[in-house]
Amino acid sequence: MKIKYSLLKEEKNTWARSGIIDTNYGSFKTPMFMPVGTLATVKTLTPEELYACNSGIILSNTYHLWLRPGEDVVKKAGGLHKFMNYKGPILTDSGGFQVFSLAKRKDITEEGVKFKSHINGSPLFLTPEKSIEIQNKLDSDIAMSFDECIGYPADYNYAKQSTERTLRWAKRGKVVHNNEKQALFGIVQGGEYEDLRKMSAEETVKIGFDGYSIGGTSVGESKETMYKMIEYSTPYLPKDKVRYLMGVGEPIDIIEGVIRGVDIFDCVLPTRIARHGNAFTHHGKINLRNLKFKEDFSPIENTCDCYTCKNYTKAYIRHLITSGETLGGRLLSIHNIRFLIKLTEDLRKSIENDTILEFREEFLKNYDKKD
RNA sequence: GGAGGGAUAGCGAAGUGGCCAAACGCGGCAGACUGUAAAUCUGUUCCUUCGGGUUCGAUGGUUCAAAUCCAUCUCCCUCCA
Repeated sequence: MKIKYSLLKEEKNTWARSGIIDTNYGSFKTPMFMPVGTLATVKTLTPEELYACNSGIILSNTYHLWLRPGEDVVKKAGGLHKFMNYKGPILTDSGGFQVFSLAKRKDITEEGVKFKSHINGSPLFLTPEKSIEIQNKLDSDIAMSFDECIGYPADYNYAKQSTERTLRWAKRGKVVHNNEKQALFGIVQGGEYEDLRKMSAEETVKIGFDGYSIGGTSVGESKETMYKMIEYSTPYLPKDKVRYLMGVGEPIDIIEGVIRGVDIFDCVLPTRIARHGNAFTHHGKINLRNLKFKEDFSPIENTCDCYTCKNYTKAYIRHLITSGETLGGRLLSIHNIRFLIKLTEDLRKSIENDTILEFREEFLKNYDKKD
């Protein structure tokens, strides 16, 4: 079967909602945060460590697995789940973001995108059909349409053209999609423009997908603009389908996203900043390299239930990070992922109690008050 | 005892008359990171009340000007006896 989304509760005062997603690899409740495992690994962590964080679903990447090890290797291994030994659901991004992030001189045409391999510079050509074909072979639970992620700020005419092309690409991808067990999501674009977002959402819904995502955010715009982009999109998405805000993962942005009707999020932030020595806390982000933690023998957060906080001190993690020991990044990744997943768990509770606005107020009050 | 070589900021190491408060690396301190070309990148690192002040083993000298030239001294290294 494909994934099935069930709406469980709509929060009384906002667009927030809670739900449950059933997949062939288990069920998880929404809102949910998805850790990113681009190269079929959530950097430095084992699947067991992810389960311990209560991970519902993780994300992997079409472009990167296409280049290495190649989708046929993954298929031979028995699909992505078997290949990486992750027994929960997996979503694969289409490669659209890589066109945006690493192709310097991208040549985007109606047919597809011509660009160069970041590994050896060899010429590559990615099309909507190719992206879906690769994802069919990877056998993830959710495949994403191949889109163009528009930068910010974007010229209106360019944004319009690009958004319309993304719609045509979405149709082409849907036509060739042929994995019965895999869901396919459409992506709303439209830049920062209200009418384009509306048009993109409505037209994407007309094509008909198993879920919808909002793309083209967190590309350099202000938070206010990002929240607007979400507000311009979610009202036009069907209530009985899951909504995914791509690439967003700052705690505050997750809260604002949920309030605007988003169900799932993904972001590299928890694992990347972990490897760079930072931890999320309820009082804001802290940098464990800072001198003030040298003799701080308390956990990152006393209230945190993660493996790291239950067993290690800030002083020890600081020692690991400043010494370049990989365990430091691992321990912080565990904490940060658990922090965001716990945040979505708390948001779920506040939706059930119709208290999400109070939750936000309380969270912001503590988060701004840096120690 | 003889012959060479060397002492530069926390460490290593450039610089051999003015463009030198002194390259660069490391270490230290801080910042950034939002569908991962990221265990990466950026800033900063003598003191300062931001006007300036005091530095290149020590002391004295030459010069308009010295980390750079001269003299003496102290310490370190290599080779020969």
